[in-house]
Amino acid sequence: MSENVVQRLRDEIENGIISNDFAPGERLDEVQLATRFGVSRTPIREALMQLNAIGLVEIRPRRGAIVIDPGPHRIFEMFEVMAEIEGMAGSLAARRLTDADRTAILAAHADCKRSSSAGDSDAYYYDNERFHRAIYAASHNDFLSEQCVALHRRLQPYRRLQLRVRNRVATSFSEHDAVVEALFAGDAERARTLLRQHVSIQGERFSDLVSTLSRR
Amino acid sequence: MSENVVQRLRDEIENGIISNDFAPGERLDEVQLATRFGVSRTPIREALMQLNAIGLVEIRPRRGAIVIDPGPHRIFEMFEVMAEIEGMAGSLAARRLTDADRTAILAAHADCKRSSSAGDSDAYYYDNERFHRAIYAASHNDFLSEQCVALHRRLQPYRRLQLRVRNRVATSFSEHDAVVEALFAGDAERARTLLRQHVSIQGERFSDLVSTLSRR
DNA sequence: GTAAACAATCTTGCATACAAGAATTTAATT
DNA sequence: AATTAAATTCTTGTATGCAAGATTGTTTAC
Repeated sequence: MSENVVQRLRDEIENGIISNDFAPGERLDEVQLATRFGVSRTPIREALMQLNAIGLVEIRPRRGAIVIDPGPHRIFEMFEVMAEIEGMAGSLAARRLTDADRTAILAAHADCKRSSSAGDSDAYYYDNERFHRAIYAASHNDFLSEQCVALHRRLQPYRRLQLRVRNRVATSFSEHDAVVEALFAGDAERARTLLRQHVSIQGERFSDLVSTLSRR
Repeated sequence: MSENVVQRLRDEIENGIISNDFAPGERLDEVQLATRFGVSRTPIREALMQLNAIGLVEIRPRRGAIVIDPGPHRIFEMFEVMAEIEGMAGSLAARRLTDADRTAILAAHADCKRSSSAGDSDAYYYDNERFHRAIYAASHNDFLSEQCVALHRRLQPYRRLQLRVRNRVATSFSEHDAVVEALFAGDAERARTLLRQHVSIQGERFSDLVSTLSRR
């Protein structure tokens, strides 16, 4: 009948967590979810265990699942790692770029320009994601690319908050511009440095994040 | 009695895969595993899904689970990422080292020296792991540390093969020595470079790996 | 003899059932 | 009135049952 119930449930609950529909710390009741999604507890449990493996949910033995609340410090740590592997992807991409990669990056970059100029931060959000994924793909290291996508996804909600900060979209785009230049010049180390800086949240950007977190 | 049946099963099967007890490509039959471990299919299924999430097992819809066979190319990709994040851990460790970190690293390093001199490659294997974990911990980025441990674990079987190569243990130890020096000198970039080179499998080391893989 | 189609069997996917450990409420004692 | 203990209720963890898709084997037709 359906493609795969567990997969669907996993995605639904994951989206619920990412979109803050299920708040951090909230308890995820199995029967409640089961009735809500019109299935039995079995596939719900399997979906929850997958989310546990991803690190979005904590399962305390005999005491149910709760949505993990990373806290500012851990979020900072995740961004620190993201910055580094993103820099790595950029470095590899600069050295391994093919024509197809070039085309994909340019296309996404052009879309970013459009949504940035329009001041549409939601549209920019999606174009930005495409841009970054194009770079991951250009690294020609599938494992790295998968790691980047996964971590990017986990950081999605916080990234989104960041974009709301004044001028962040325009700043982000101009940083992209420099990244593209370095990539196309084949300057691996500059691509790495620029991407690392682009992704990392240092100084006042971290303060912004923390204050936005506590305010919601 | 037992802490958690699913957890136990997950570890057992995971160890079975890592120790090549379950060969890559092998099909993991649910009822077979269930009778073997004296449980029902339900916890087995949950354990398999966790392994699927980790990336050790592939679950094809309605066609059961098989042990993933990464293949030389993917293993190379994983080592490439491992080298980078290991380098990152080293870089952070060099800057954030505490006295406790210093002590832990020195202790593991001393043990490595002992097992290396004794030519005991199995003992060296474990001491080496302690050494690397001490560096991860010294990075004072728990998320990074967890990622390193997880990836290290997944690469475990291939790493072990590497150590069997002639002179590899002695070479490894002398590389550790340089790493320790850079860390204690607070030279972040040198620590990064040394660790990256220490972990990465370039050139002939990759050929060695491939030939060892095909020979087993 | 080979290939295709059909049937029997096996295996997975989800639902339901049952047991055991938490949580909560109520009752009793100080 | 407060605190503790017992009992009830609720929730999770594991087993079992049943239906649908996959696999395998057999038979038949060319």
